[in-house]
Amino acid sequence: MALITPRTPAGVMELLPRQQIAFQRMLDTIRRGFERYGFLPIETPVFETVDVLLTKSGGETEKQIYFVQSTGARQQGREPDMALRFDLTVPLARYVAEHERGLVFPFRRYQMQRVYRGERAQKGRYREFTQCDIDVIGKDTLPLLYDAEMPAVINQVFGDLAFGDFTINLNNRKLLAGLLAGLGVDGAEPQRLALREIDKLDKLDREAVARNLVAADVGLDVAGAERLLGRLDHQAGNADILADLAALGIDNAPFRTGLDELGQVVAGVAALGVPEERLRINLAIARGLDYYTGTVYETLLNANPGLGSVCSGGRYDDLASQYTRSRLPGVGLSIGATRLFSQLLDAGLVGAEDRPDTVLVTQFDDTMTEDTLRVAAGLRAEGLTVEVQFSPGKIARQLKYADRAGIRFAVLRGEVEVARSTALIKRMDTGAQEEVPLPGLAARLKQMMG
RNA sequence: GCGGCGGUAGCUCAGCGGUAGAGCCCCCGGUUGUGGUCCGGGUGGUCGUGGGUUCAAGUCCCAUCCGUCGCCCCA
Repeated sequence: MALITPRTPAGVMELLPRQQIAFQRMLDTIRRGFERYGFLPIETPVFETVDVLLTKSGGETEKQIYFVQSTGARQQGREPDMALRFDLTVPLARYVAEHERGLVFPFRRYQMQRVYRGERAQKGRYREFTQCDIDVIGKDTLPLLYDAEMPAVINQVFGDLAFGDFTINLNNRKLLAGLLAGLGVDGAEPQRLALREIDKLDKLDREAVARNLVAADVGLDVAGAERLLGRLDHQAGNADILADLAALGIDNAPFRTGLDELGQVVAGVAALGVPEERLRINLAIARGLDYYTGTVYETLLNANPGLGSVCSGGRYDDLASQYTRSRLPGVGLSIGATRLFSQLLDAGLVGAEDRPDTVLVTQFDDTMTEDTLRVAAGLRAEGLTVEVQFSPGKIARQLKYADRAGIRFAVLRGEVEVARSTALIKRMDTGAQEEVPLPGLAARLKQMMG
């Protein structure tokens, strides 16, 4: 019989069990962080109706959407009326609009689910991936202090994740628009083009970016481009940046409002106890954060800036204007868990996890079956996680199983131990063994597990 | 959607006209109740697919599919 080559479609992350444990541990940590700030869980379906899903997207996004269709509809040649979600924000908007009367505002929700993008898979670019989102949605208004709370959550979560030190980059789109306008880049489209070039500051040197800016025809000459980049690529402390901006003499409404907002957010973040060095005003970030209207965030791991932003977010004026006439401003952020994890895996910062709280009860031979089961049941009754390998006569094989399965404790009990009413505990990491009385077995194991 | 590079064992790859290889992984063994090291043995490939050139094709040519990286866009 011809075999079909077993392989996953491109652009998905599939893990071995011990890596999956590490991934789940990461998700658990994120979830705990979200919950500590009072965010409530919701889940939405993997697919939405096409009319809901396509409201926000232009033709560009539509190409990246997977459509879902029943066999019957397909056979009848009908157009698909459902599609897989490509982010969690559009489903959130639909959810809030649909359940508006049942929700308490400001509505604080977290959502950790998979999303789908029909684009060409690349390293770190998945077609199926898990996003971990939090958002706060206000009714009519949402105070600016919520914008300051987001970095505090990032600080909590990435502190708990312990992937090394990190920096939360902060900017404000109003301020940026006002600044660009004040320095000669006026209008939405020129600004969008300019931002695309500015975003490459981390890849290209400043002169190259300046050349590209001039070439992009956004209204800048060489001197103007360099002056602009000098402003954006500001390396000073937050207070100095704010002071410098205020002293620029630019006087348009977006600039004034944005600067004021940015100052308030910086002060709020500090008051929430986020260490000063973790928050950095970075006027050059904004790309990919197009639908945000005020505060924007991007988080980088200091030791691995090449990973790019591991957590992005921002403020938007009106979440669900396509679905309801209520005005629902919000602020949120998103952790791309799949990309983050796969990159940490590549960087060797995470890997196969042991199962330090699992015990393997070995079976010496087939005369010991009942005894083995009793010991295992006794340990489970004490709250321990217990596995049994039914392979009589092959202790070596059972220990090898434990070793490879990441199990750190084995219990051995043969004739000698039965006669003495004891059992052996073997630590798989050191190989050390100790004999303990059977009644104290569970207690001793718990003690060894710490 | 556009461009670069590449498809040989589960994985990483060598072989570049003359009978398919290595390392790792996996399985078994190295007698009595002990894993990770070591030693020995073993499983596993129509060399992506289809044509063509040749006495002879993983090896050269063409097409095609798939993968991968970059562009676009984005987590």
